[in-house]
Amino acid sequence: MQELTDPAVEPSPGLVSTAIQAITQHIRSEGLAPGDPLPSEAAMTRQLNVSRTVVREAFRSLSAMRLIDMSAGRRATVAKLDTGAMSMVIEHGITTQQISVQQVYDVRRTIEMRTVALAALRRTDTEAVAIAQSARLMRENFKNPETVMEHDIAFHEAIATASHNPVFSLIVTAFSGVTRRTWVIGWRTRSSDEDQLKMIKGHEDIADAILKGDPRLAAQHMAEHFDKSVKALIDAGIA
Amino acid sequence: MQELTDPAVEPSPGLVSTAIQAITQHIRSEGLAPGDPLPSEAAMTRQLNVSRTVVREAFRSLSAMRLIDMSAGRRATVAKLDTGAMSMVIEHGITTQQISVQQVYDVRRTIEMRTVALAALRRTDTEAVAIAQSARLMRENFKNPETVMEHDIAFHEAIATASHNPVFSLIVTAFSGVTRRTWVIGWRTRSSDEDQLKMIKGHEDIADAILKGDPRLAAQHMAEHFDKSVKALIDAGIA
DNA sequence: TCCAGAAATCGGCTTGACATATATCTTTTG
DNA sequence: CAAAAGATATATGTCAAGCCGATTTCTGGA
Repeated sequence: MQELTDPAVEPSPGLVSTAIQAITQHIRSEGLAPGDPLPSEAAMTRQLNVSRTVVREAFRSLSAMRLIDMSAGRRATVAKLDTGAMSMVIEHGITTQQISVQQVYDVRRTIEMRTVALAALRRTDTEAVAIAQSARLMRENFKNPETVMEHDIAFHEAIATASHNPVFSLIVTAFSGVTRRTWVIGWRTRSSDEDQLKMIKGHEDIADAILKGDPRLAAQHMAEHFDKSVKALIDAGIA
Repeated sequence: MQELTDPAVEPSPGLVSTAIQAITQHIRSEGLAPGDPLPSEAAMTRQLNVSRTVVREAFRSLSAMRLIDMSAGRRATVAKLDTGAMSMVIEHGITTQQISVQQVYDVRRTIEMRTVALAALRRTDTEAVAIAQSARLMRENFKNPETVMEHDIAFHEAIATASHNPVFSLIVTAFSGVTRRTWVIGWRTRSSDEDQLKMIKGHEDIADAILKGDPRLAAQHMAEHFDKSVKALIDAGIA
């Protein structure tokens, strides 16, 4: 008999999973930081005593989750925190109808009422300007929905950044994909220019509150903004 | 020349990425639901006109993110919503020191103040019982930290479930891994039995508020619980 | 000393083959 | 005729060897 690997007590989780664990374990035990290089595929192949195919699938999987960066000729490196995987999970939940757009909005509202309050307390001047600028660009381009949307998304992500908690940024950004798919629908329900400008005004109010450093006011405006957005989606018949 | 796929205007994001997109696109366009089978690797190989290796790496990647389920002999199937990928992202952020435990706790606090309020409003009787039971099991096993911890985690996940918003469940569960790594530290700072029982009492208060259907009270108890937990971690010197 | 070119390394992708798990069809049998 | 048993096709899991192009490293010469 030749069971060098394990006693095969249980149905083995597969060589690839093992390899993935070995790699993440390596990052942990070596205390690697973003940018640090990982062992080459060949090295891993020797260490784990499996084929390069298996090692490659493991690296690929981690790359797909954006935990590592890969590129031809170079060794893989530890990646900076990225939304990649989270967005895909959320998107998957939406497209397979396991979660609804409204449920996402409820989570966003919960989180962004916090990020906006933190932003009001912690924002640097530069960040405050960036937030205000996104709001301004929304107004300036309000005849071009696509552009307004992108600045809207940037606005919310800028607030998350100003909260100085990357976990919030991660989650907010992960939801951006969903926003891109539903935003226009909400915009269309605000039929008149007046309604649309009112919505943009809401963003400016938020930006002002952050600039003033008033967390309560900021959170209040954010809450109103979300309530109106959700109402717009419901009016549009988004289940 | 034979550029059937694309004009290759830009440096190509790699065949695997393309394959991943093709698969997710397939799920979307066919409106597949969890459990539905995907095309076989061979079929995908033909459709995309690439080697099986490439297709396999794509499937593997999606499997690692738990967007699909794979097993030998069977075709891959669309997966139910799962925390897999999110947990790995969070863990990665922690181990590479891109996010701190405190930052995670701030996010948890934000989210769980909402889940607990929603749970108080929407919980079924069965869910209320499950939550109370977890709290009870914490008390009954309070001499065994490991067991207390597992029931503590189950407690918070049960509340998320009772919120009836799977996105909240997803996020809360994704944080469980981090909790498992730091929980004991917090527990140790509550040196006396009295302190430890007081912490358990906090959980029972939350469970009671949910049972009574009082969202305000539930949220208040949850806030206190988190404030104490964070304080315990800070006392223990967790940066 | 510095730099250009050769050589080694590394990931991207392909082909082919074999093992094993599962599903499907076919035949045999009660 | 129906159910069980066996054969066959299909599917994934893993390995092996190799070629290409990108990148790094080594090395020898100006």
